[in-house]
Amino acid sequence: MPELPEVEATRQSFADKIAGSTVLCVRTGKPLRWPLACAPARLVGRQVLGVRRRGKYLLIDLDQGLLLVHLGMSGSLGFALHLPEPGPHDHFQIVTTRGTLRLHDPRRFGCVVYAESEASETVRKLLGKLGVEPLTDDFCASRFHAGLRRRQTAIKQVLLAGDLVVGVGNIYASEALFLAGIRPTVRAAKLSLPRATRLHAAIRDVLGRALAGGGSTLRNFSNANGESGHFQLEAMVYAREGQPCRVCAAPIRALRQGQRSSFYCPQCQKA
DNA sequence: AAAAGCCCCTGGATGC
DNA sequence: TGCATCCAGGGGCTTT
Repeated sequence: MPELPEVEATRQSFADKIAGSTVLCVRTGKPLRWPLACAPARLVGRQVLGVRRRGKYLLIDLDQGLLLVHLGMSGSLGFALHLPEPGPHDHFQIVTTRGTLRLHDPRRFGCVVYAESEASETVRKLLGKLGVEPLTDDFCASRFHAGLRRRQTAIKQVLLAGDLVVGVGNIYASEALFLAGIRPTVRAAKLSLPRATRLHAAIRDVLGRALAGGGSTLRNFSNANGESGHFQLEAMVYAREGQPCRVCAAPIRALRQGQRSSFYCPQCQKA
């Protein structure tokens, strides 16, 4: 599940396999976060050109239109030549000439939305305010710092908001802030250029390593082939309240920010 | 424009 | 064992 590394690992696990296929039939389950926005039958016969990612959205390009897929909190995709009978939490699937793609999402915070084109209102609404991709060269430290200086709220919240930089979810936000030695409550605007630069590097480091590990999250995750990440990335602070810091042994602390939990080491992240 | 809250939904863990 | 409560990796929308 889904921060950027998991979404990207999911994309990589089925993009090449589904590309070039033709949609044979579509099945929908319970309603997801947003309606599909077209009659499922209209997708039949369309060709799948490829799969891209923007932030935590997957974009499945069709020869006419595209599907925006978001995994929400509990979603995962499966892709195989044959999948077992759909279960009660399988809420969308397309059978193609190369295999079946299925969204499994118990909490149904995820979505599959059809858009006529990338210029459509739907795409603009969902992707229009997304920030820069952290693993590309567009993510540069000085521009990151400049963006932070305009924000008066806590740095952790700015990372999660996704309008400055995308893909950093609740786990990796805490982890990146730890690596950078920055307390999650610090006002974004107060970060110096050197500290913002450290954070910039920490974000790339933690996301990059997680992706290299196959979307190794700290909990359960499996890509569209049902393979789990390597779990090579162990959390330094996330969900470790009261446990000793792996660097200095001070007890890790937890707090709530914007209805989400944050974790930090009071010793390694003094400010 | 930016920030803060609210809410969507189900399942698993915990506590009584 | 049964039931209530709390918590969960996201993010769009509304209100301030």
